[in-house]
Amino acid sequence: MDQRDVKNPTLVDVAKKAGVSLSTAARVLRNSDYAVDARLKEKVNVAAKAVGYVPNLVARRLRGGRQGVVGLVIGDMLDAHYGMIAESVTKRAETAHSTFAIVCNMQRDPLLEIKYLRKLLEYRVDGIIIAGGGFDQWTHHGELVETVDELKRSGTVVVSLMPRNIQVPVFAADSEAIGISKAKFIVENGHKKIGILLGPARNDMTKQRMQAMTSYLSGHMVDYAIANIDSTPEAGARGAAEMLLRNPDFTALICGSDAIAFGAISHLRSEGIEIPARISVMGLGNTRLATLSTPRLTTVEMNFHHAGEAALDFIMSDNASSSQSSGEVIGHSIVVGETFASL
Amino acid sequence: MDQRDVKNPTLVDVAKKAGVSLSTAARVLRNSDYAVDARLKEKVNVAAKAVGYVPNLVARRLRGGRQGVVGLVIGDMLDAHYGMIAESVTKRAETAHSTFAIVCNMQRDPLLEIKYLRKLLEYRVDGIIIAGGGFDQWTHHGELVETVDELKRSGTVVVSLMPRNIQVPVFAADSEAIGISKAKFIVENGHKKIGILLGPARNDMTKQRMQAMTSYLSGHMVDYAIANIDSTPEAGARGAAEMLLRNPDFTALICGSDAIAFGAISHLRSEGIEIPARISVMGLGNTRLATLSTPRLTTVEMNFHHAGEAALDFIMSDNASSSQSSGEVIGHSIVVGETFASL
DNA sequence: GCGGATGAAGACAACGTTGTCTATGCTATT
DNA sequence: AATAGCATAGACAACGTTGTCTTCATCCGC
Repeated sequence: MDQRDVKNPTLVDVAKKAGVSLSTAARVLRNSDYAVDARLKEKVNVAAKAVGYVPNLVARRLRGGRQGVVGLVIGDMLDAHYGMIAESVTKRAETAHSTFAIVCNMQRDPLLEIKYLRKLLEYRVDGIIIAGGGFDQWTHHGELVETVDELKRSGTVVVSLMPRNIQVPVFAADSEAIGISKAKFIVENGHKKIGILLGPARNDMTKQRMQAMTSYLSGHMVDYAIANIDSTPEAGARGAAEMLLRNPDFTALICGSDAIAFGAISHLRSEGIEIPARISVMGLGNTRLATLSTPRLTTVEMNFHHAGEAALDFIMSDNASSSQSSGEVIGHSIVVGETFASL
Repeated sequence: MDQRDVKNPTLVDVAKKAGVSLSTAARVLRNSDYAVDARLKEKVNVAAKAVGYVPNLVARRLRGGRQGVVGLVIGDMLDAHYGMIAESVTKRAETAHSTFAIVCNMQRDPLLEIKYLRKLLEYRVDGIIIAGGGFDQWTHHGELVETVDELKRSGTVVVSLMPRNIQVPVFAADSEAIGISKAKFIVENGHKKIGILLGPARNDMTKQRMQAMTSYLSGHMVDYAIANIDSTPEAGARGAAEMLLRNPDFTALICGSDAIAFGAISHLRSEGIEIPARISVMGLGNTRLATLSTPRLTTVEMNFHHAGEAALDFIMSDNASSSQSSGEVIGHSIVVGETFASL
């Protein structure tokens, strides 16, 4: 009877087939630097192929040590912003670290976020990238902090892609700096009366951007009206409509996300308003929506790809758990599209 | 000294703290239906909380049996089509099966798809949902078949969300039926001369839809011109431009995906062509792009959500590995938007 | 030719859990 | 009152791997 008949061949089966000990087979197939006689090595390799041996990562992981599984918690898989993050992290995991990323979609629900974190703890992942900011309700922030502490205590490396008032390294752009960059851009282009459509005010990043932006604008005699809305195209369209009523002669609309800007542009165009001739529009994030918009959206590149990669690289670095790193400030830059005009 | 100091407390620590045997602690914390004295139960629960016990899913998984981890291989995370699938599967995994889904992004690369499948095999996941169709190059189909066979042999339940000439249950819409539905819709609305922009011809589903559609159209005296392009908005825009040159008087543009349709609409509108007054446009998939398009796209709902859920439910069903099921044909329906007019 | 040094292969415990088997104490039955 | 029967708790092997320890043989120098 052929050994091939074994359902899920293990090292023991390989060793038996090759006529060597378990240890020897293990050493060969693990590519350990341990010295093994070339003849035996060959025999083991042949036997492994013959029985169809596939290493069991679960057993390896139980045995101990880093085994290359990280968790990624994202806010909303269908939001281009988080999609980019998920893409960059999973890609980097595969190409640079031959690692798996378990993607958890928290569906904009803070409670689900905590549930996923606990599950990832049970799963003993090597590290976790939290990219669930933007939907904080602050109703469960205490629980979140507690869960993160528990994770850190157990030796899991936790990082965040947004500043969220949790004690972990953060890989994110500087919200204040972005606020100022946008405000400067507005002033430099001569706009004096603008509308601002931001995401929910409960979000820390939004608040920081808003404060930096408005204080700069005030200092440069720019009139502005602000509305806080959901960060979706639909809300953006409604927001633009209301802004037109409330503040009819603004010349630029500054949006807190590309999604909002996209919706706003759709609405403005359907009202026959020319962009950017009559109203300039600016987004944030340089997501896929910026490219999909016609005309192409003027927006701010936030380097989500770089942030995701940097976060993963940090987790995978050998000294991550002992490191006192506070993360990295990710740079941003204005992407000039076709939706912004000088006055 | 408090037991709390233990880094990663195990059942042994809990048992020690509670003054019971390992087995008893295990039985309590696993919620086994095994009878345990209420007093001991209480003691164990208290001890578990005191030491901060968290079950180790890796050990559980090694021990054997289904443990709730499935793999999902998707074609392109940033494509709305696959995004919907990823969303529905991860959501269903969490809500209905308290399961993890490892999302693998094959980045439109057939070789990477195989690499991921092998890695999922090493990981001994309970099941795998392959949603990587659409990018088949056929250059590596043999390897794919071999890998899938290996997976099945090892006891992994494999299903596909697209028909791909691999011997696994398929949960997908009937491509021929969709082709006919679309063709019928065109005929019923009185169009006589149309343009067709489909995805890459190497794709089986595309081919089936195309054949069914064209044969129906021919049978109803409808003139058509076909182009096969990439399934992206950018390609859709270029495709529409070429179609205008090649076939200037068509009255409807039938697209093989919402992405193509979105790009086509953008281009047509920027050329000053009124939609649907001058040209009607139809997409496929009813993805987020259909909603984002202005005017709202007329398209075909393919129930990706239902397909993903059905596939996952199948994997999680107890008899999945022994079942001879061939999957499920997912229904489709035309979604009437604002981009299609009757002549 | 013998002792020590070197190199390669085998034995074995451990990772944390679970199911089975065994041991024990208790109740119920004749 | 003795034993069968039952309920409950503990002991233990197993899952597949890896690192360490041990064993064994070979080779070299004296």
